[in-house]
Order: sequence, then C-alpha cells, then structure tokens
Amino acid sequence: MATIKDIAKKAGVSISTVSYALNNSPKISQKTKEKIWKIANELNYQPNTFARSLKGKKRNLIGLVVHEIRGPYYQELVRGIQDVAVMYGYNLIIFCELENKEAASVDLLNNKIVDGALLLSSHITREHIEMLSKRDIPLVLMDRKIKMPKVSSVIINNQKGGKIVARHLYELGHRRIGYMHGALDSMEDKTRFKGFKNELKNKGINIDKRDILNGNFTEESGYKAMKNYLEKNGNNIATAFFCANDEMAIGAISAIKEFGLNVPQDISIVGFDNILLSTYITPKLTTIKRPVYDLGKFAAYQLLNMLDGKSSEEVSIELDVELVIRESTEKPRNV
Amino acid sequence: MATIKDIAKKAGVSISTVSYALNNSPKISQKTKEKIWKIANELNYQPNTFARSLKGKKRNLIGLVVHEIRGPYYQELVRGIQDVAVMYGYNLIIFCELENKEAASVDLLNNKIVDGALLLSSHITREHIEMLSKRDIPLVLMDRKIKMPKVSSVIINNQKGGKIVARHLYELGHRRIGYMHGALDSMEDKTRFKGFKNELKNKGINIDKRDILNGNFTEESGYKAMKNYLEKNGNNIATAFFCANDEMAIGAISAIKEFGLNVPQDISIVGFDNILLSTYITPKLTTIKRPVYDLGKFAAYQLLNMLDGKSSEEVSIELDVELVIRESTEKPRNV
DNA sequence: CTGAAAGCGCTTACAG
DNA sequence: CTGAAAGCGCTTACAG
Repeated sequence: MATIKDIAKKAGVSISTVSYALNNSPKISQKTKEKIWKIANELNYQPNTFARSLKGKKRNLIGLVVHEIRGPYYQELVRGIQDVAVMYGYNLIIFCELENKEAASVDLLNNKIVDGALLLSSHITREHIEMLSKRDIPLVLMDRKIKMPKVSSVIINNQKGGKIVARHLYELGHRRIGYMHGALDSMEDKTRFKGFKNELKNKGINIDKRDILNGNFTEESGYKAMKNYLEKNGNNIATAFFCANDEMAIGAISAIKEFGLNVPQDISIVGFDNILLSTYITPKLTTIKRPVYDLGKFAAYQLLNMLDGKSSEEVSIELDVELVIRESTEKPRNV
Repeated sequence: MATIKDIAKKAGVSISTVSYALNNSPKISQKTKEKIWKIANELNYQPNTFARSLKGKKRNLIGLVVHEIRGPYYQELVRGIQDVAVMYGYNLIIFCELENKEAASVDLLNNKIVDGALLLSSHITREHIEMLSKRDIPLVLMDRKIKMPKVSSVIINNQKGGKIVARHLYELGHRRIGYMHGALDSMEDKTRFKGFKNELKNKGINIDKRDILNGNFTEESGYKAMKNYLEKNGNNIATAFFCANDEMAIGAISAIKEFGLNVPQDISIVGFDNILLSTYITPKLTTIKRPVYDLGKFAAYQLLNMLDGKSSEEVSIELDVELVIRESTEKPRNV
C-alpha cells in the first residue's frame, strides 16, 4: 500500500506538499501537482480514509437503516435515495437491523462510519436517537417524527390515506364499514385508523365494535381474522372492510372466498401499500399507494442539505398518498 | 466525545493502561480494570474505530455488494448471511451498486471500510476483483467463479436445475420441448440451458431451433416472446417450455391464455427461481427452487473463515437446486 | 509556492 | 502490573 510518504520520497518533496497536491490545493504549483498526480497514479495510491476521518474529514457516505429488506418497496426507496446521493457525490450503504440486536446499527452510526443516516427502522429507540443527535450525527427519520436537534423527518400522510379510503367507500354507498388493524402499537396503523374513523364520523357513521378486527400485518393473520369474523357473525356483517395493509387484505379475500362469499359483491376490501401482488390476485385489490420513491428522494435531499450545512434547520416533510381503485371495491348489493 | 485520554486523566493512570484495560488485557489488575470500566461508562466512552483501524485492527464488519434489491430473494439471502455473521460477532452492511458507477462499491472496499465482502453483483469486473485480491481483501463471489488468491466462490448448480427440468418434462411424456432464454450473455441462463439441452439429448431429443425463444428475464419479454411464437407457429408448437426464470414464465402463461390455449393442458410451463408470485398465479407455477438462504449462509461462513485465518485456502462450493412441481406441468394431450 | 511539525485517538513493543 | 513513547497515514495552521 502506497502512502503519501512513498509519493513524497519519489517526488522529492515533503508529505505536506503531497497532501496539498492530492487535495488540489491552490497553494501548490501546477507543475508540482502534475508530477505528484502522476506518481500517485503509478503507485496506485489510495488514500487511507481512516487517517482522513481521524482528522475529522467527511467521508461522503450516508447510511440507510432498515429492519428488513423486502419487496419492491425497498427497491424504489433505495433508488430514490441514491438518485439524490449521486447528485451530491455521496455513496450509500445499507444496514439491515438484526431482530434482537438493535444496538448493532446504532454502534455503526456511533462509529461515524457514515456522515449521516436515514432511519426507517422503528426498532431504534428514542434514547438511541437522542444519543446520536447529541453526537451531532445528522439523521432523517422516515415514517416517524421526533423533534430533536439534527433530526429531520419525512413521513407519509397515513391519516389522509385512511380518510380517502373512508370517502371512497362512503361514496360507493357503504354504510356499515369495518377495519382490520395491523398492530396496535404501530404508529402507521394508528394514524391510518384515525383518518379513517374520523372521516366516517364526519359522514355520520360510527364503526361498530364487532367490525373491528385485529391482525398483525401478515397475510395469514388477515385470513384468520376474517375467517373468524365470518364464522361468528354469519350474515350480519359489514359490507366493506379497510385493512391496514395489502397482505392482510389478500388474506381476508381468501377467507371470504372460502366462506362462499364474493369480493366485491358481498364485501368490498381495501388494502394499503399497493404491493406488487395486489394486481395479481383476483379480484385486483383497491388500495392506497405510497410515494416510496419520493420518500427516499426527499429524505436523502434533506439529509444531504444538513450535511452540507445548507439547512441546519430540522424540517418535517409530509408526503401525500393516492387511492388506486381496482376490482375489490364496488357499491354494496342493496344500493 | 470522551477519549481514552479523558478516562486516563480521571482515573489517574496512563493512556496505555486505559487502552489495555478496555481491551481486557491480562496485564492489568482486576481492580484497575474495574475502575477504568466504570469511568468509561460514566463518560459514555465510545472507541474511535478510525483510530483503531489506522493501527490495522479488524473492524468486524463485512459487506455485501448487490446491484439491485428486490423481492424475497434478497431478504432470505441477507438472513442467511446475518445468521452466520452474528455467530462470529460481525456486522453486515450492504452496498447497492449504482448502474453506471461500478467503481463506487469498489472504492468502498478499497477503503477497507469492511474486512471482507460478499459479491453478488455481476457488474464488478474481473480487473477490479483482481485489484481487491491483490490488496488482500478477502472476497466471496456468489453465483460466479474466478480463481484468485483470497477469492472464494459459492455457486448454485444451475446446470443441474436445467437437467432436472428436462427429466421432469421427459418423464411426463413430452417429446417436443422448447426453451426461453433470459439473456444471451448471462452465465446463469447459459448453464441452465446447457444442463437442459444435454439431458434432453441424452434422452434422444434435440430442441428444434424454432422452439428456442429469446426474452430478457422480464415478465413482459416472456409475454412478447411467447405471443410472437404462437402467432407465427399456429398449432405446430412444442408441448412444453422451460423458461429461464419465473417472471418470463408468468408472462408466457399470460400470452398462452390470451391466445386461447390452456396451461398445462396445451402447453406445460416451467420457470426458475421459485419467486413468491409463482404460487399466486393460475395455474401455480412448476419451477426450480434455489437454496438462497444457504447461499448466504455458506458464503458468509466461508468469508468469516478466511477472515479468521482458519481457512486460508480459497474454496468453491456448489449448492443444489430442487424441483417444485405445481400445476403448470402435466402430461401432453396425446399421451 | 514549499516544508517542518503538531496532532487526530488509538495500539503495542519495550522498559521498569 | 504500569507508563513513556513511537507510530499508524493523514491534514493543516504556521513559518519562511
């Protein structure tokens, strides 16, 4: 491994000169610079980033912390982030959280391997974020909001998602409408439900307690919750359901079919996320599409602005969702 | 940021003692160690990994380089890698290749941000791998084989995959069988085809040139290639097709249905990969399952052994595939 | 325009 | 069992 020392010796100059030259400082004459560059090339010189970082230099590296890598969601997200990062001359690395070792990624951030990070993992506690914030590591939270120095956030308007689902079902003529929870401790679930419930209330509709089901965001849980519901309530059921995500909606549809009912004729179903599968099942799923690419883009943009010192202010951006109407919703039978 | 200097001052000892104590060296007395550990804790001390790396210390970090993040494939792969990495006390970071900037991830490796890496990206050239090999950065190639110092590889037996598909279709009674290429320059496609063709030849069957279609691994290309084939050849067609991946197989099935024929009654279809969608389409797809979790596991295992100096030898591991018979294959009509 | 020197935060032979 | 000191490869005021 060639170092600046080797270059200095070969060029017959001091290491300071080499360092300045390699950083293209105006202090050094063009002639000397060129000589040094040439030698650096010959020696296949690669700067040691650790030595550089020790002196407090930026690394032009940002991190993305996720707790899982799955589906087209991440692909788009990463694309959104990278498109911006490249423009700014930064590289991206991804940390995939370990289920039972959240500290791992925090350590990585603590070690300043990256200049700043985008956090999508809900596993990282508020305390850890606070610690990173105190250490001046710029952070952008995705799908989550915490007010702290050096911490910005970009969230998706889940509440509005719930609202437009409510409006869609109401306008089709549904009056008895149910909801399937994903997880009771999930912010996303909570805000989706809130927007949904409030909008229905505005229209004079209260969700019947019997029509509130509980799943855990998986297809199987959606299947079970719906099956259980149908077996218990027979024909006295809601004419439409909003499920907190697509996976559960797909499970629910299976259960409905198996029970001998039809979607959407007997029950309309709406999901959330617009996953790839939602267009492959029968009937195609009506759902809410999240601007995932934009989520990545705005988050990266915000992070890089913080890193470049352009906007020292923490900001909080909210992105809008969109209703995608397909085949799983229709007016109820009696309308 | 507390440093060992701060700890030393507070403890009234030298920085060497602090360093030894923090590294739990037997040289230091238990009493001193405990005092130092306590102070380190109080000061919320975090070692500076750059300083450490500068001295040539390992970072206990490995990297995975991919050119795209998609689908359940990566999720399983990452899980396989992490399960092993955790056992060895290593963390994983993922570099997502940029389409037009392959050098980016090579730079990252060159900078020794990680101790070693797993390479899944075919974009990284042989020259770059050679350069990394020369710099003594242990590498494990996945789905690719290059003989070089410090470079191991774990590959999936694509050839066998082709072979067992051929055998399956032959045993069902098919005698005129076609193949749909994914990409002509893809090693994976090539070896799948090779295994397929050779096995058919062993059975006395030569693939008719007309029955060899060309796609590009996407669903759309599979749809187009099959549509085109059917329109051109009318009823004089193969009774079964092996498509180089599931996406194309799914596209092909759409085209066949649209043309008014049935799968598997008129044409049997086999894919490769066993993606999630393959069980959701109608008919469910017969396909080849790759041991993706194991791919990650073995690759990580090999890398960590190289890092720990347990096996300085480069190895090349080959993993077996498996036929998953579902609904898209059946004996041909005339049998 | 160039160089000598201090220093970033650690590790580790060496001496005692 | 503990400490003084060199050194890892850079950057950067400072002096000339």
